[in-house]
Amino acid sequence: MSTALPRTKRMSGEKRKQAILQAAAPVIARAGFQGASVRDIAEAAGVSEALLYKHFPSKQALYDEALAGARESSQFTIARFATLEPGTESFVLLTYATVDFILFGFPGSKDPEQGIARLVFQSLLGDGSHARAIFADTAANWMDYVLASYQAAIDEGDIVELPIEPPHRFRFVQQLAMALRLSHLPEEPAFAYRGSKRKLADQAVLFSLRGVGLTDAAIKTHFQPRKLRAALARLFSEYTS
Amino acid sequence: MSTALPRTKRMSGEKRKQAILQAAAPVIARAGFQGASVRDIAEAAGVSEALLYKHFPSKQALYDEALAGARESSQFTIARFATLEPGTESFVLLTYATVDFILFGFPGSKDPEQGIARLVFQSLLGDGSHARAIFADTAANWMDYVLASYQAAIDEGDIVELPIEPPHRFRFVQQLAMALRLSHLPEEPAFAYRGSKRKLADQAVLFSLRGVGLTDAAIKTHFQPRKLRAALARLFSEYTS
DNA sequence: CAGCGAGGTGAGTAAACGCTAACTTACTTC
DNA sequence: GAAGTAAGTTAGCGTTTACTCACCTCGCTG
Repeated sequence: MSTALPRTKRMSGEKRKQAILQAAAPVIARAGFQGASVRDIAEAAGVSEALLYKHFPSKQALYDEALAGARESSQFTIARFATLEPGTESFVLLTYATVDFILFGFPGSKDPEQGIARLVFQSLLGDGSHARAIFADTAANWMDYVLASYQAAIDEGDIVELPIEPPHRFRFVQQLAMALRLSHLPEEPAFAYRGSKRKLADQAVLFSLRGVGLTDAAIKTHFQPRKLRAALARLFSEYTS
Repeated sequence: MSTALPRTKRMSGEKRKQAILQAAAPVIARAGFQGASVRDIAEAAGVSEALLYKHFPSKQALYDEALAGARESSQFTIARFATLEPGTESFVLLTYATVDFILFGFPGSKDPEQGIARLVFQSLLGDGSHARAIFADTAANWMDYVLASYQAAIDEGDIVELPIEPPHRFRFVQQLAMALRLSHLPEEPAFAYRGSKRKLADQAVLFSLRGVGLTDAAIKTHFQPRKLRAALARLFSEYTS
């Protein structure tokens, strides 16, 4: 079940703090802030409750730091896309990656059971501050690449004119993927459907590409799931070991 | 803030039970199962904890019943659409209504602060059983109408061929709307954007219509938000008093 | 009008909660 | 090797939690 760490030897302050945070995140992700007791977290981290309070003034502070830490873990991924030259092809790939990463996890993420997603949704049921921060982060990181390749796709004549603000287009893609992720959080998905989750994701990408304004001709040429997956695998080959 | 009912006079068993359930729902919706204490719920219902336990064997049972009750509240709405004759026009209206109702609440729903949405999302962070039940309910109610009008739209030549299973198409619309709703649960939305929420919803409908496969010509003819809102208002005029 | 059952409550229970004081242990420093 | 300190624990604080029990109070009906 949960990784209840055995009591380990002495550790320097900062190292211990990080170890606690890393152990706390999945516990909180699973049970929520209210559901995860300090005892649970301490046990998962393999330390006493008292030590935990040496590092964090309160449970709330621990929670905040754990979420802030989780936030940083999906930042570096996007840099990989900088190597692509903007165009319809890269735009489709970016769209595919958006859905893929949200639904199946970011490449190289050591997030064991994709607790970050749970934390985001829990935040949205609360004051939403952490979710807002994460959204802002990813927007800041992705938007440049996406808008660039989107503009390139327009220049190639592959985008239909629609009265949708460009940023909204990609937000809708992201939001759809998030909802699908949320619907798959329980062991049994929230809605029953035929076929694999992979196939569902592919169809969601297709839905998104058309929703975003791609012409049917461009979709026909560029939307080839197998090739797109291969391209992604190539881009992130170092993580797939 | 919360409606803390005053202790009322004697009441018959079943009536009291319903009153408790009705008072419990928003409290649980706001704070979650773990966050809402039995004391809180009892106070909100204007009764003692002991009486509460006369009606429900445990907190969990109360929770389950409260959610099961909330489930029934959005059933009748759809019957209104039976009066429309299938076609591209009614298909667009149904799509618009899906997004509108999820984002702004069902017409005639007395759900004060749209607690049902919160309950659904909370369920998804748990075992998802309640969310699954609600999804199954709405699917059973809506799918017939939607598929009928969708087929009519195909017959009118307004739908582009896409390798997306028809049920998925409408699920994606629903899922997108749900994600937007979730992102708007906190006071401040999870992502910042220009313009009103209404405008965002309209653009989401447009995105959805294209994603679902509607031809650009059909979109141009049928997607007129003002007219669609008027049509909805007409259909549900009895609730808008 | 006695009695009785259903509606309703105050005062608890044991366990779990967040948190802390007081202590021990291990490592560094000169 | 004594002193100093950071790392770590034990035991328990006061409170809240879900839940229970003994009791009260009506409105009814034989």
